[in-house]
Amino acid sequence: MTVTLADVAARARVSPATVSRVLNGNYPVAASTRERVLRAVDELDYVLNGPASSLAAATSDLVGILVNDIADPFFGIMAGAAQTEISGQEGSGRAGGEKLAVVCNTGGSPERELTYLTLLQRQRAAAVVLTGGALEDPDHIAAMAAKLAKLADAGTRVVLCGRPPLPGSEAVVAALAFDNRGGGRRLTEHLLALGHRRIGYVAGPPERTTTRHRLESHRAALAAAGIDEDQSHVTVHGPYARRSGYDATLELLRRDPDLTAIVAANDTVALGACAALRDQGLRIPEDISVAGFDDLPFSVDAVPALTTVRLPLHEAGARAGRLAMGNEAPPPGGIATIGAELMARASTAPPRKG
Amino acid sequence: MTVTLADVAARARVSPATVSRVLNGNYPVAASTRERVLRAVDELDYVLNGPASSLAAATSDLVGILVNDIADPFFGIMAGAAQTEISGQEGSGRAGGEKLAVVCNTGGSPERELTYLTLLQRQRAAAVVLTGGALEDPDHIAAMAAKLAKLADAGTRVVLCGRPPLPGSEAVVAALAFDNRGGGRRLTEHLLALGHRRIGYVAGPPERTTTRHRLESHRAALAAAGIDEDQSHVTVHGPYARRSGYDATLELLRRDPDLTAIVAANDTVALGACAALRDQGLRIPEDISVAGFDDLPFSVDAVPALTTVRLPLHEAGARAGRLAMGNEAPPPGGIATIGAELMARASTAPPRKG
DNA sequence: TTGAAAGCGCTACCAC
DNA sequence: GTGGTAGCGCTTTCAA
Repeated sequence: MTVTLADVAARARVSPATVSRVLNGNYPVAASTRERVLRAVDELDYVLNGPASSLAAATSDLVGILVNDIADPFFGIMAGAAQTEISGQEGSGRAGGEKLAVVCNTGGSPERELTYLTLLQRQRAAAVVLTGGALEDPDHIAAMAAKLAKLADAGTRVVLCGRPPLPGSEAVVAALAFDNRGGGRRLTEHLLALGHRRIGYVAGPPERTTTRHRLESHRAALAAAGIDEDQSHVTVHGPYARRSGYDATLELLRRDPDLTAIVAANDTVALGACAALRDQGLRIPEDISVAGFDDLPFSVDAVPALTTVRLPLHEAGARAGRLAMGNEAPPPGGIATIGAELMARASTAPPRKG
Repeated sequence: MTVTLADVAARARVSPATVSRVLNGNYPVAASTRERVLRAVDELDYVLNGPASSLAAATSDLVGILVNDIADPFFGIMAGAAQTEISGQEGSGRAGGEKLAVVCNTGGSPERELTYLTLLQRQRAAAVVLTGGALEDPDHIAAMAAKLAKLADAGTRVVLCGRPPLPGSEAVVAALAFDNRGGGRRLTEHLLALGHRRIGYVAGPPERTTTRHRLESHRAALAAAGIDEDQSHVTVHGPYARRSGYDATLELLRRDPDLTAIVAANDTVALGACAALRDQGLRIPEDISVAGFDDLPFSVDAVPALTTVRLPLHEAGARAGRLAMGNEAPPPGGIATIGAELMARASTAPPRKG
């Protein structure tokens, strides 16, 4: 019933081998022959059998992009940029040698992360891009390193995007890591320069690299400024979700009503924080300042006074896509740190209290 | 080098056929045999060869979810819900008979939409979910109908989510369409009830079903209220993007500085509109009201006074996922309309002028 | 309940 | 520049 390559060969009066060569375009074929084959393909409305092709060639055109939360534009922007870079290869009209770039949503679950990798391994994926912060659980790190090594072994290119290099895995083509520490430090230094001293911190989920790096650099900046109090009192952890930012902010206010600024783990959380402050009758930035991370497109629409650290998500995603395709040379040592730029919009007004 | 099913069979001292049966679990196998096979699988760290499996079985476990813009949470929420529903099938630890749910970003391009469908057709995808508004270009509709028919022919289940039924394609398992017309009508009626008479409209891109349905129902509501003026003067089209909302709003204000309300094609656009108004020194809702569509989680954080139509994105996505898996009976006629609820937060203050 | 063996549709190697 | 053909690793009858 379904048209096969042999059918095309018969109609074009050539051998199956020749049809294959025409379709893959990586072999010298006489122009007239090519013409005839292509016509037969069109006439028969032939569609290549992917599994058969992958089986014979021992590779597939599937490229998987893993994200922690597909509903968060943070990932959407990176994934979209990567996907464009990967799919945009040959706009040859009729689907030719394109890669099939797809995104897989782990929901932040380590199990699903591994499951997706196994599924991609099954498909003999051409490449895998892992985006966003990683879990720091030792068991999971070991499992990931093993899995990635196996993937690389099977010829799959592995790229990390917005994620620090995985200890114990040299399997990775490249790791593009955001400068979360530098950004976090500059953000806090900025608030300190404005005179803030009592700063609440809404942290991300524990055991995530992004969470830890951002929080540690915040505290380091405080310490460097001579603020040596225990900060655990004004730190609340929670998922990277609006709701979490809302709840955490109420909790922080309960613990210390004299906070003059709140730093949020990311923009989504920051918006939740802003909503909570508004519901408490506090104005931003007159009564209290808020700072975030990521600088998503809508974040400043939401709160013009929001100071954030801008991560070049689009650029990072695009670069990851190119690395996954082998279209760009990996950075020295396979590791690159990507800048995090301070967008200083916070109040220059003095904080409420000393 | 790589472990094959035959290796597992040898180690377990059974035939390849038996290993296959154990792995697919859809055949009676003696418990002790199964045990032995499973042990061999673990010991050898065997991973099924997807392409080989798909070739032999003539089906794959790939499920594609197409979205127009992966950076827009509108799609992220739907896609995430669908993906969860599809992947969550068997949490059997070791990747067993799971489906591989992946999302493909068309970027709103009709060519890429078709390309992705071809790619999925190649892979003999088990199901395809198309989300969001469709393009109304006749050629593209015809091409899509033909493509979907072929997919369905090859055994791929096709589900539309948040997209009206495709004329000329009975190939589709089910179409879940949002009540964009009803929502649009109620939204405008609400503004009219508040006393608004001069209402600007920031429409989506032309030739999209969502754009047309929302705009038509808006105008119908105006007409029903006796407002018969030509609305084209206060309508500006543009992409579903923040920037577009910003620019369009400035243009609308230029055309009619006395507007008392602006309706935006969706929340993303609405936020751009709000930013433009703010930059013009207008307060919302005191000086001018803004309304939108979708009711994304952050939209109200951004602008508490924003009236929107809430579309049950999560619910729709989950249902689409179930339909794609064959885990839910299709609605009568294969078509279901999903409610669009008015979230009436708009100003009850009288509009600026008559 | 298990085994033997015939393909699934394509690629790639080796001739010509 | 083109054809012949041996597998790729698995599923699935058909027998036993």
